[in-house]
Amino acid sequence: MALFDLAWSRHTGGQFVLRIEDTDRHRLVEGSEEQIYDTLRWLGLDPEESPELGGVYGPYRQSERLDTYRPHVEQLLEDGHAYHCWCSSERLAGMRAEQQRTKSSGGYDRLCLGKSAQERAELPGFSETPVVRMHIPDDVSLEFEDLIRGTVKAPRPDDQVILKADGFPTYHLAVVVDDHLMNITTVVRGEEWISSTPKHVLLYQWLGWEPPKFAHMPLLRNTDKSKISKRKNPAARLMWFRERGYLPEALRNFLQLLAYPPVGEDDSEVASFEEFVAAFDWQKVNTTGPIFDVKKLDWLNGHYIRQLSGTELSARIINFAEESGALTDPTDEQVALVARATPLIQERLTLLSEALGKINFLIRSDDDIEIADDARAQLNDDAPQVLDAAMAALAELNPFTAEAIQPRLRAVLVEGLGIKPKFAFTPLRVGITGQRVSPPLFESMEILGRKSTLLRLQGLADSL
RNA sequence: GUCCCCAUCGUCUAGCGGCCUAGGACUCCGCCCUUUCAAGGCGGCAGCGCCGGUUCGAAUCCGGUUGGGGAUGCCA
Repeated sequence: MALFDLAWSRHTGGQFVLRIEDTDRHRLVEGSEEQIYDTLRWLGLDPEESPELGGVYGPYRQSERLDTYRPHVEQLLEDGHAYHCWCSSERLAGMRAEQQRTKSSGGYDRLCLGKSAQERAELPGFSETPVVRMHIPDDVSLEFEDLIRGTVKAPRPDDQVILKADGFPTYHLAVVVDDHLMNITTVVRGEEWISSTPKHVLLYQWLGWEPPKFAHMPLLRNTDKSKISKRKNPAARLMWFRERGYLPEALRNFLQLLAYPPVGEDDSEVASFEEFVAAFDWQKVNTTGPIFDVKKLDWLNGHYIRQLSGTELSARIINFAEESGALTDPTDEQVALVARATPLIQERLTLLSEALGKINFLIRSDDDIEIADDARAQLNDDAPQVLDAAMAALAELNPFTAEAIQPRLRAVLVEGLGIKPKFAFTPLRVGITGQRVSPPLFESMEILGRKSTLLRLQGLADSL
């Protein structure tokens, strides 16, 4: 949502405002506000105004704006557009259960409408502290214009509560008051709000304000097609992707693709945020709720990793390793090693989190190389012979570089011993890395150096 | 239940009446390249939910139906 908000505000030269809608004190979660800031910052979607940054329309936390809402509630009450309701939650629950049972259409039954506290107190299901409800007129307009969908119909609203018993406004009142006071021109929100929009339009009317434009985005869905939830899908917490080793630019591109057709060169699906902003048009936003396909994100992530410069990628690998705790306080040698090894693994990476595992054999000490079972199983009977010949050739090779190692080993093993390359190099790979698959062999040897290379080859030869 | 939204390959989509025997991307499967694995190149499998109508002509327009989603809270 924020992505499209920002794209639109950039496209039109507007401001991107972040407001925290924390009007439900029962659902307050420690740290969730921080998580929002962290996520936006990570994705590079920085707001112009927010609770952190402040701004001329502050405060930007609804819990700090209680005094702002009160006079408007008073006005609605005075104008007869709203009324007090003393119904207890027990009574309301019972009423709904009854409606459910008789399959009659829902909505508050207006028991309190037109009654004073004293009159209402005589009836059952009375609660001391009243709430304030909207008095929805019979001729309420059920249509509105949506930037994405055009003319949209919505269900007939209930007598919605706008001020709760604890003095907090509900979302419906708060969003209207704040959007007006903060000069919001465009409301971008999820499809789930379509059915509430008539209430909001009504409030604008009653308060004598010009309503903003609305854009209702499709809802992201779980693999089972239900509305995305943190319960069912860890990916609903965007920082999960950071923890998994995804690049923010890849996730941004992916998110964009979920709700918007390709905008890149030749309609490429890989497109920068700038390209997205330049092409932005509400009418092109998709109306169907997409399902997260992580496979495509993986591909995008690999693509973005390959586009990074070597130094940039190794910096990100180090950074990720530190954040994930895989590497604490890396030494200069470790950093240098990662930098040298990065080109070997760059095009083999899907996630940043895979990097250290792929070059682990370079980091470990020579006597700490364990030969994996499936790697050992690859070895042929001629492995000892191959290892001996390779060690002899490498012992006196100068310089000890990949460019020199490759032709030398080729000459000795492939041409000299007459062994096919595939089988000639396997024992070396197993000895050097302990693995069946690895980054390029000769470059690895170069990084490792002659001493370690020979030590490891000898180690494998001894174990045969 | 009621109301609202939506409907093209497994997934993300292009398509806005003839250019569509439906195009692209991801996945998957072959082949090429190759010291393994990747990356890259080439090729392949796979889709307009269904029924009516409008029209010379429908993936595209209309109606219905089915399916999915959302709302129906002193949640947002």
